[in-house]
Amino acid sequence: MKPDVLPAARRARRGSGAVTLHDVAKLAGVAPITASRALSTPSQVSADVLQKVSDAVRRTGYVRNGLAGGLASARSRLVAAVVPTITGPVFLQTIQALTQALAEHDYQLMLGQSGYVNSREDALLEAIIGRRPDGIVLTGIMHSAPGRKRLLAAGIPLVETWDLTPTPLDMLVGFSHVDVGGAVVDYLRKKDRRRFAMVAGDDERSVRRQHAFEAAARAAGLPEVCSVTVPAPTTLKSGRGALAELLKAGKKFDAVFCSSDLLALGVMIEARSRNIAVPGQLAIVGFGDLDFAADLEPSMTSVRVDGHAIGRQAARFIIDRAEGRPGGPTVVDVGFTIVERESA
Amino acid sequence: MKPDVLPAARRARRGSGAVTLHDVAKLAGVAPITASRALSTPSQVSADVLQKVSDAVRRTGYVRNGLAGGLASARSRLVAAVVPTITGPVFLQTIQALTQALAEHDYQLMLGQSGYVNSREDALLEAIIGRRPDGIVLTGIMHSAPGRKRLLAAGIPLVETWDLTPTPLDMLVGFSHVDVGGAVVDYLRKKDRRRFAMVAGDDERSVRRQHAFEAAARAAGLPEVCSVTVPAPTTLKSGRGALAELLKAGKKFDAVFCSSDLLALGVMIEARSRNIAVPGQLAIVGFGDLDFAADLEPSMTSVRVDGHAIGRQAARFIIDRAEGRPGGPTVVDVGFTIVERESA
DNA sequence: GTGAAAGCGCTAACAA
DNA sequence: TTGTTAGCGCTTTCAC
Repeated sequence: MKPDVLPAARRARRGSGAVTLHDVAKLAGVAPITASRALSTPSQVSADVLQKVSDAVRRTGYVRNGLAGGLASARSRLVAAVVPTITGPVFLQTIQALTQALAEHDYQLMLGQSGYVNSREDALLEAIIGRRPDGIVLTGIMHSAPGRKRLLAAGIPLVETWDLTPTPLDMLVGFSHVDVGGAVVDYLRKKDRRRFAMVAGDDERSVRRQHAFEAAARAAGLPEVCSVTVPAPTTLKSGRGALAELLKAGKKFDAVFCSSDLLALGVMIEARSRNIAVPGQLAIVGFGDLDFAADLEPSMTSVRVDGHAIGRQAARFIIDRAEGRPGGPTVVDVGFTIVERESA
Repeated sequence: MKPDVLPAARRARRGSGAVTLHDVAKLAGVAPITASRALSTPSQVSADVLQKVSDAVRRTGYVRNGLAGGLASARSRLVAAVVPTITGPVFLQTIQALTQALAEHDYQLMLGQSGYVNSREDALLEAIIGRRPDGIVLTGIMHSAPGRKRLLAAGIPLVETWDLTPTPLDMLVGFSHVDVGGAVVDYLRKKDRRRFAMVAGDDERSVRRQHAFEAAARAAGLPEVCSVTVPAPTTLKSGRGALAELLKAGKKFDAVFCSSDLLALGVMIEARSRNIAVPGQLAIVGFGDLDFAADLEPSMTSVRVDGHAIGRQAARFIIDRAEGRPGGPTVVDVGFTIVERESA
């Protein structure tokens, strides 16, 4: 009469105590895999089984463990998004559209902040890759060689956004910042402006717009653009400061292109406080077309980029890839438009 | 001479093909569990082993699979945050501080958008709970009975934020919107204003501030507050519209309290376009103290809430709980301050 | 300090 | 349509 000590009984239970699919299956009187199918591919299961499993789920309050499911299927249904910082209105629409589009397909978003400096980039990438997301969305382009290598090695579908490059790592949805610079020059020339200034944040894409703007002005035979660079993220305050600085330096100009609407608003306010008429003496063009731009006085001319469209397209790219749908194009240029209003 | 078909060879490999901890361990010449310890609790391992494992990691480019780790340890190192929508500047600082504070402790943030209507709430909660996060941060209070029940049942550490309630589900970090209403009334009275208007978004917390503002004015024996409600999320445009509406209705008032800085800016702009002097004829108080408030002309008086502090405290709450640290207080009131500027 | 064994909760693969 | 089996890659428990 030996004590009946089974291995299973000797060992403390490790589990979280939560209801598992096994519990549901047992209650429904089916095999676990059948319960699994009832939940994830109901079409593969008889109406009877579906009913029993649904009941069991309801009665137990079962919620599927996504970690376990992701591990078993090698599909986490997680998508990572990397932004420089979530504060700063530029990428918000993209994040919001992305989150929403993903949620509609039962994917969730993980948020990572890289900061405008690239110090923590490596740690961030490691953290992200470690989650085995089904896709990564970068706001911007991955430039650093180690970063590129790491992402490539991970083999995770990747979407770079808000920019174009001839050498995308994988998928790409954005627009040309160089074209923006050129288009704004054209626009201002049509408005009979000739002496340009630019106030730009020091982040990469702003700088690119700035250089393109300067180059296009030069190419058009206009006077050299007076530029002021301010630190990213840009603020209304730095816009005010930038205009003050330009004026103090004795620069002459009849139009300013700002790398963000916040900067442009700052310039506008500073101009008013100095009794510089907008657009009479000074035309102002912003970038981003934040929703306040239309309702300022004067209303603000701005470059509009459809951030929602970028987010939706990025989601589509990743979901298509994850669902194994054959790839159409992997680069989308969403373009931009200059929204003409009173300020220019 | 039977063909040497081992079970392992009969079956296609399921794995992702990525380097696993087993590969690292083999290369380092130790058992998998030892490699695991070298990575997660290096202090429990000899210097020699540590070295060998580190080398192996470097050579293979190994990245730990967080899904597997989370499943085995029942700790996902994921934290979910729920916001009504990420567009809308109010919660950004909180999200940003939260993300950052979590990242410093090797936790990642999952973002969920509930929308300002509560329709998808249940689906969202299910999706979140399914990830088995180590904590959930709600911007706002969970009111719906099914939601409360579900969260409670999940047993996941929960932080409600940006509000106070006598009946928190778990932890709480916020401030009193009722007190805000009262404080603004006091402030305006000290500025010798007597006839108040309010422009408020129709989200719950704004409404609460509004009612408190109205009640405090009444309690002080002042004339009835004229209120306009606008749909959330609030915009500059609806601020302009609200002032126009108040004036059109022939209301008389010498001060407006707005439930967001964007609304307040709209009111300010509309006032200027009608040649109403601010603060001369009309004092304006905003809410949120967004970073543009200080640099407007006139600069804007606003109620400041330390969104970063809320995010940091929420992170601390959750990490402490996850690391099993004994609980200090579970409710923190971060308060608010009225930042006096020119507009009031 | 190190290791063997046994799962965590789920789903892919195969078989019926 | 349903079930059996064998993992996914890691960490827990227990033993040395």
